[in-house]
Parts: sequence; structure tokens; C-alpha cells
Amino acid sequence: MAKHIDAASLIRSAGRRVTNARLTVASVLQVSTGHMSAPEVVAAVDLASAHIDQSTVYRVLADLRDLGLVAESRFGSGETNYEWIAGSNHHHLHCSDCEGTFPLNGDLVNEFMGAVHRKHGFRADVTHIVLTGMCEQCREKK
Amino acid sequence: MAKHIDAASLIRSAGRRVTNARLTVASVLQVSTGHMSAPEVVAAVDLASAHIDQSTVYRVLADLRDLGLVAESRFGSGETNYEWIAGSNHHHLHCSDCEGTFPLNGDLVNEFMGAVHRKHGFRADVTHIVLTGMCEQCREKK
DNA sequence: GTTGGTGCAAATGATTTGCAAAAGG
DNA sequence: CCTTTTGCAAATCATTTGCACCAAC
Repeated sequence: MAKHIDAASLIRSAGRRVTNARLTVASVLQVSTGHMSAPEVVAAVDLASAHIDQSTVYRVLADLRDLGLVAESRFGSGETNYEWIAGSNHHHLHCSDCEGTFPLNGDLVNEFMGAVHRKHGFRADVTHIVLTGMCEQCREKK
Repeated sequence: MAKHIDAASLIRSAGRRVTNARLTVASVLQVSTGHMSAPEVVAAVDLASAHIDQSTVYRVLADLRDLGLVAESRFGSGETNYEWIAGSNHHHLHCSDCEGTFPLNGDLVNEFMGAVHRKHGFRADVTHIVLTGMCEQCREKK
């Protein structure tokens, strides 16, 4: 799997050790579509019959997040969600009605962030943004 | 306290009962500047020598959030933060370095949301937005 | 070899829930 | 009254931590 090699070199070039736990968690996130909560990652790793402790999964997720390979976000209360991004910007629209997640055009975001920086001198972290609201379909139903 | 009356009428007009617990939690949030975590609200309520169980505080916070009187947001992992908004839009910039929170110009947000709607047909919930990143001071230090 | 990573098991902390009693309209 | 809300206490769930052992470089 090419993605595996990619993850390994990214991890190595960050001065971290390339371990089975890191590659497995990375692989699980790469294969998944959309977001996964930490408990879901733990379950998926188990399902892949890899015996990686949940504490390790949490530690690895935090590592990958620090390396910028994984985005961390939270909707309602309860769980934190993770998603493989590996450098590219991923932005989403999250419908609070149907719980669906849709891509958000990155140019709009960049434009907004530029405006924020010009106005406030604040450099927002734009690697991963989630806007909560209501999608077109759900809106039409009401 | 005028704010009390406001909260009471807002609650009543939503078809919910005006109770001591709701008024107390609302009052605590109104008095506070900025965000409060749920445990902080519980502590503040205790300090006001009102004996409201934490489970009730959680339920009330969820109620007030549903009524649109309170905004719910989360930064790092751990706690959920609440803030009294009562209809008006509050947007913030949250510095992940100094943990400070600063106001964000609402026009920029509205402009962005308009662009999102034009492009994606998605109506984002703009009552409360938090952008995480680095503020000017912290940025200059590096 | 050294240092960084991992497993294990237990603690922690936030949030939720079931149910009976109390209070609002 | 009738229904919503609350208190209580216990359960649940996500996340963290200390420490001994193991593996990557």
C-alpha cells in the first residue's frame, strides 16, 4: 500500500520512530472515509486483529495530530474525531440534522482566513475546519 | 436584574417552565465574562449557595443551548464550554499558544457564510464560531 | 546500548441515566 | 391535577497516567 510508505517516511522525517502501532493507526484512518472517533479507531484496529492498546491509540493519534498528518475535530459532546489529511487542507460542512459531512471549497476558507488576518492579525489554523449547520436537502424538508 | 427577566421570558416563550435551576444557571453565565466549562458552572452555582445538582446543570445547559440562549463550543479535549449569547452573534479567535480568546469581527463571518451558502447551498449555523490559531503577540515571540 | 514506544491496569474526569419526589402552569 | 423538572446516586464513557518491559535506530 503506497499510503503506508508515505506515512512511514513522513513519520521518520519528523524524527519519530516508525512503529507498528503508528502504521496501523495511520492505515486505519487512511482507509476510512470521513471522520472516526478515537473509540472507533480502537475498534477498527482490533478488527484488523492488531493488538494495540487503547492508550497507545490515543497516544498515536495525538502524535499524528502533532505531525500534521491527522486532523482533530469535535462536534457535539462526547468524542473527538480524527481524519487523515497528510498536509492537504480538508474542510467540511457538517449537517446537524442528517449528520452528513460534505466537502467545503478551500478557496472560500482561504479568502476568509485572509480577511481575518488582515483585520485581526490573527493567523488561524486552517488545516481542518468544520462548519455546523443544515444542508440543502434537510433544509428543503422543513 | 434585567437580564433575569429577559431569560425568564425567553424561557417561557419557548414553552419551557421557568424554574430556579434555569434562572440560576442563566444568571451565572450572564455574569461571567467569556466561556465557562460545565464543571465551572456547577462550581459557580454552588458558590452562589444554590443547591442544584450537577446533572440538573448539565440538563439545563443543554436546554439553554437548544433554546439558542447559550453557545456551546470546545477547544482542546476535556471540557465543553458555554457562553451566554441570547440571540446575538458571538465569534471568537482562540490562541492555542496563550489560550487567550479574542473577539472576531462579525462582518467577516457573515461574508464568509454568504459565500458558503452561494457556493454550496449550505446554511451554516453562525451563532457562535471559534477559530483556533495563533494571535499576533504569540506569533511575534517565535 | 539508549531513548523512545508500548502494554497493562487502574485512575480520573466529564457527562448521562433511571427513578421517585417536588414544583410549575 | 398533570406534566415537566429536579435531586440523588450510580453508571458510563472518553481519555489519561505510572511504571515496567520491549523495540527501533
